[in-house]
Parts: sequence; structure tokens; C-alpha cells
Amino acid sequence: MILLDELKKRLREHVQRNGLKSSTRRDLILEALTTLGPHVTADQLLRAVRERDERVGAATVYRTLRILQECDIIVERRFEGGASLYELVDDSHHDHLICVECKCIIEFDDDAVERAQEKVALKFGFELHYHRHELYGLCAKCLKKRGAKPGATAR
Amino acid sequence: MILLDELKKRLREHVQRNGLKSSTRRDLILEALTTLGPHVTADQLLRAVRERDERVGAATVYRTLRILQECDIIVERRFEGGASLYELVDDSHHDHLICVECKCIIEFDDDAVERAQEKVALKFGFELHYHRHELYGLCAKCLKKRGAKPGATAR
DNA sequence: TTGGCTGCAAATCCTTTGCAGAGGT
DNA sequence: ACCTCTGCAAAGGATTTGCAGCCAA
Repeated sequence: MILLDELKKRLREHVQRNGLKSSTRRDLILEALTTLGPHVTADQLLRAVRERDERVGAATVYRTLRILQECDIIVERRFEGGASLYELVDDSHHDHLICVECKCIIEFDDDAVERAQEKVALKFGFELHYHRHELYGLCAKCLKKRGAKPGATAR
Repeated sequence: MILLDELKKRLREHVQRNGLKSSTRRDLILEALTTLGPHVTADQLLRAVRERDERVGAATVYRTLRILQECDIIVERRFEGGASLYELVDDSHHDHLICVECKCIIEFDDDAVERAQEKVALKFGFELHYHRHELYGLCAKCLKKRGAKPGATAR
């Protein structure tokens, strides 16, 4: 669970540092983000926020999402097809297994992978900010459903 | 270097297997793909193809790109912002370091990472088809340009 | 009071689709 | 001939932007 207050504080600081102003709408959006699941589309977020305040416009959601990205509260993810998904960074340390068939998303967190990629960054003199690591394929369930079908190579 | 003939053959087989027909335009697009760099947008591809045949339409490029994905000749990649990039799969075994400042893309290939992710897939009973692994941050050049600036945490 | 925030609608950007004609088998 | 491929233009979906009024500092 993420501490909402911690996030609000981070947002407030960002707002002050950049001569912006705080607003009720923005807080509402941030709250909705912590309530909804780990991967939210702008549209899902909009609907959720509108349940509490139906006058909120889509533009505000997008504008707020951009601000939240700037202060590292969320990360935008563009999986294949469709709209972007947004994710709280506190959640985003993990990576994803995505089933190409049923579209389910399994989250994982593997130290070996993490360490390996840090080494790669070092090798190229890169300062790592964040990463995305997505493995696409068939999940166990879909695999079973297919029975003894063709199959595929790893990668 | 990828063998263009090998790719053409794969395309031809896919076409026959699915009751499609081959076409000059499609071959042209495939050729352009092997000529241009490792990451091409649909638009870049369109321009390149038009240098050889100016009557080609954007729709054809998109339709062809979809077919080429179906027969595993290319992979679509949606990095942050902007249009999709397409990449020949023979090239796509590597992953990417992407500079958030200058937008440069460094390709890398790390066995430790590869092995680690295969292990993860196995753990979840996943059949891996392909993956994407992108590390975002500041490249060495931009890092130097910034001098002794704030910095960031790893991830 | 000032300058940022907001909703709305229009505008963009990238990609897909419908349709009538061209082209491959 | 038959059915796919193509260009064109229109449609689509997601996101951004211009503008006039609202609101926080």
C-alpha cells in the first residue's frame, strides 16, 4: 500500500517548486490513482474521478497525469495496442508478463534481472532512471487451453 | 546483415499459407525495411518507399507492416511518445537503453538478462514469445553536459 | 489582482477502414 | 474470372491545445 499523504506531499512540493498551484481536482485524481488497480488508463481514471465529481474533464486528467509523471509519482506505460497505462512508481519496481492471448498481466520482480540491467547501464555510462521490461507470450492457462498446439521458441 | 532473400521467402510462404497474394509494393516495403536503420516509423518507411515509387499510400505501409508482424519478420515497438517503431526480428534480440534527454537509443544484448528472464517465464509456466526491455535514463553524453547536477536513483 | 487551473470543443497525431478500381494467379 | 491488393479519403481513438471563465495564493 502506498501512503497517499506521502504522494500528496511530493506533489505539493513539485507544485511549489515550479510556481504552479494546487487544486482540488488534482488531489482527487491522485486519490483515485491510489484506489484503482496498478494499471489504469486515462479513461478509467476519468470515470473513477467523475463518480466523485462529474464535472471533471478528460483534459484535466491528461494534464494532471503529465504533472504526476514530472514529479515521479507515476510512470506511463505503453503496452501493445490501445491506450497508455499509468502506474504508481512505488508499484513500478516490478516487471510484466503479458499473455498475448487472454491479455492477462502477471507482475514479477526478479533480482537477478534487476542486477543484470544495472550492470548494463554501468557499462554504457548510463544513469538509470527507470525501466520497462515486458515478456510477451502465452500464460499457463492459455497454454493448457491450446492443448498440444504448435508451440514457440523462447525469447 | 539480414538476408533479404530469406525474409522474402518467409513472406512468400506466409502469403501462400494464408491464401494471400504477393505484390510488388510489399516486396518494396520489405526491401526498404532492410535498408533503413534498426528502428523505423511507418512514416519514415513510407517516405523511403516513395522514393522508389511515389504512388504508394500510407495505408499500404500499415497493412504490410501488419502482415510482416504476422509472419514474424518484424516487431512493433511502442517507446514513449510518438509513433510506433518497427524492427526486423533478426535484429530484435537486443534490448535498449534510451536517453530521456537526447532521445538517443543504444542497443545492448546481455546474456545474464536473457537467462534471468527465461527463468522467470518458466517459474510462471509462461511460454515466452518475445520481450521488450527498455532502460530509460541519461546517456553518458547528456550526463557530462549536465555537469554536477542533481542526479537520480537507479531503477 | 494575478496567473494558474478547468471544461469544452476543436485540433492533432497515428493508424485503421470503406470503397472502387488495379493487379496477381 | 476471382479475389486480393491498392490509393484515396474519411473515420477512429487517444491525447493535446486554444479559449474564456473559475479559483487559489
